[in-house]
Amino acid sequence: MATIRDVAKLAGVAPITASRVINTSGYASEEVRQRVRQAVEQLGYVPNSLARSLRSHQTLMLALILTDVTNPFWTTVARGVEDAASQAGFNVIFCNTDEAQEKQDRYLEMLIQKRVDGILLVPARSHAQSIRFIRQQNVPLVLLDRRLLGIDADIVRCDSEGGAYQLTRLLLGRGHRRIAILSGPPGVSSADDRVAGYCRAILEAGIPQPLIYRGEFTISSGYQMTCAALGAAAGSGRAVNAPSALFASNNFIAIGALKALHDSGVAVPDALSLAAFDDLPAATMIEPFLTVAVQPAYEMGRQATQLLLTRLNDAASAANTSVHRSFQEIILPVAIIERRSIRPPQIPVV
Amino acid sequence: MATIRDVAKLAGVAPITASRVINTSGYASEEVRQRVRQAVEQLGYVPNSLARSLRSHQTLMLALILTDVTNPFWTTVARGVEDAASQAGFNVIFCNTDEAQEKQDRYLEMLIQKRVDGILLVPARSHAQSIRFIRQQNVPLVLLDRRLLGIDADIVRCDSEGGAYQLTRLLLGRGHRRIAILSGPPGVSSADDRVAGYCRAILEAGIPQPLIYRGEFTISSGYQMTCAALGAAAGSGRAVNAPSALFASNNFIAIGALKALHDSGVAVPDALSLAAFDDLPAATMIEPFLTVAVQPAYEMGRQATQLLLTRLNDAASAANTSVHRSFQEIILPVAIIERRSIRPPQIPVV
DNA sequence: AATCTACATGGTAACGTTACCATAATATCA
DNA sequence: TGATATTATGGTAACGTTACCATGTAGATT
Repeated sequence: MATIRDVAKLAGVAPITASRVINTSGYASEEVRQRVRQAVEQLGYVPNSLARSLRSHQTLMLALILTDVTNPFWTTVARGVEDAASQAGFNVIFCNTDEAQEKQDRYLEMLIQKRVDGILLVPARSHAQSIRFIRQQNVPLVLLDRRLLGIDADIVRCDSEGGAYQLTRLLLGRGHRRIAILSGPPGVSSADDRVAGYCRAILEAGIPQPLIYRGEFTISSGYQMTCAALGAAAGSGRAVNAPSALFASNNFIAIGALKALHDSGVAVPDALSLAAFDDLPAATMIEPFLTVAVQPAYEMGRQATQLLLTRLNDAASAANTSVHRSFQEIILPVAIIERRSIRPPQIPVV
Repeated sequence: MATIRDVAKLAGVAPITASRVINTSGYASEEVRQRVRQAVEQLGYVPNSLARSLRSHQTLMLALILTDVTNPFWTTVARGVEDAASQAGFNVIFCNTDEAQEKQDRYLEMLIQKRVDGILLVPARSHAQSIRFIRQQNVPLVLLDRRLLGIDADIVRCDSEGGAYQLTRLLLGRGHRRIAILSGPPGVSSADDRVAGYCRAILEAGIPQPLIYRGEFTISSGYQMTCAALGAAAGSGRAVNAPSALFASNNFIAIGALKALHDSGVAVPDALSLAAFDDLPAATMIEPFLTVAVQPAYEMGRQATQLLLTRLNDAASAANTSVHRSFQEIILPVAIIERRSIRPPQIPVV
């Protein structure tokens, strides 16, 4: 494989001059430019970014660590990240943790070995250790979607609490009193915030007993929680105890809920209302009908990346001065899209 | 950031000795081992893989270039790749071309700059230039899913022709005579092969006129082709010309077809039968009912990776001898899963 | 005529690691 | 007892690039 030395020799210049032409940095006469370019062409020279990065102390690579690439919400976030990054000349490495702490830590180790310039992290669990590791290695970090208890850091997230509050209010407004929330894992701030928003609305409405189910942000968990919600009522022997509305706290949980309701012969929205956080994948629904709270996923990715990039610049310019800058928290609004999955509750048939 | 020199100094050994401990290569006394490990711990040392790779001429990185990460078929392939790779100590970089030649070439350039050890490529179009580029750079390559005209290369793919033949036979066996295939882009071998298999079955059955629609492997294209197939019949003014069955040649086309049929009020399978290549994402269907030809996606990814890894070994061991090894073509079988989307055709109401 | 600036090119060293070779002590063997 | 492995450690150079500094020319400015 040809090196820049070969190129330089063939063009009859010094390596550093070839470098200047290739990177369009510094001066070079038009004549030299052409000779170098021709040599590059002729030898099929491709710069070695390992050597480049080793010398220049930057890799032009960012990492996005998220929990589930399968989920279109994250796919959209990723697109926002990629667009913003590539616009600034950065590449992005995507890593998938499946919500597993251990996978996350393996990836972090790998990424730091590769000396990525910055990390965007959707933390798998509230495990502060990983963040300390990144801090220790002096790699700029921006959190996405989830706060971490006791950790101050730059973060871009959505107003989960507010969105959940609004969505619950919507259900309450249609007359529902027995609303069950099917939520994500405790300790994940976005899950906790949605439960909090739900509870606020429920308590404000003077309903004494919230109905909270906690599981994972997955289809199967959504299925199980729905069965549990339906079954709890059956167990008590009185259908009047069944929730008249479900609040799925993410899109996958909503899909699981739909499956469970279908399997149980419960029609939406005729027999039961359903609302969800996050829109469903276009592929999922033959026809969208679910009333949802939508997060600006693309924008989340974009803004997080921009924040990270400014941090990189900060770090580069103020390499000597170790002024402790305050962290930034960007909270994006959530929009409610009303469709046709909510109706006033049926008068229960006892 | 600490270097191996710092570690060595703190442990009171030479850098090379520290290196040996860290990589568990070569000899080192237990006592030295401990001292080095402690120094690593104390300094928070993380090896610099840029320097490592620059020196050792291997990055332990593979690249998987595919056309649509959004499609669960490819997600599954990717998982197969990742599992096989990580088992051998390799990392995988995933790149998404969206079927765009230009994006593919940009990624290839980037990957070769990063000196990935090998490339798994789902070629976006039959553009031989890209492959020549990779060859010229001496990077081992395995194609996935799609042959390229006039290019000899290692490849792992499925028996698209045979699978399409079987699926078409299945439709024929139920009495269908007017079967339309909704296919992918011409020039993409898997698309062409499926059309070929379909044609073979159609012609064998003595049907003079195949009904072929060609588009993209996307939901919207599936939607459009379905409208065209239904509309062609409408245009001719005779419903008897409408196909009684559709053959969607991948999962996304099938989803588009389902949407279009739903929007047109055509019930599946009561009014029209539908069969598809690739299973639909679990998320898509509340309840799976589509009869499909399933490719062993995970296995494809796994085997392609293993083939690539053996090529790496070959290249490493026979660095001097330039014996031209013959290329390998691995063709995996396709399985038919019968569900409930096919019925004998209705007697057409004229 | 002296000074300055923009342009053009090159030399040397360094980034952090490991390949390769060398040395030496101890253990094993015939 | 000498020869041969095995174990343990280190020195030097090189991987391919660019940062940093130096040099020189030509034209512009005083």
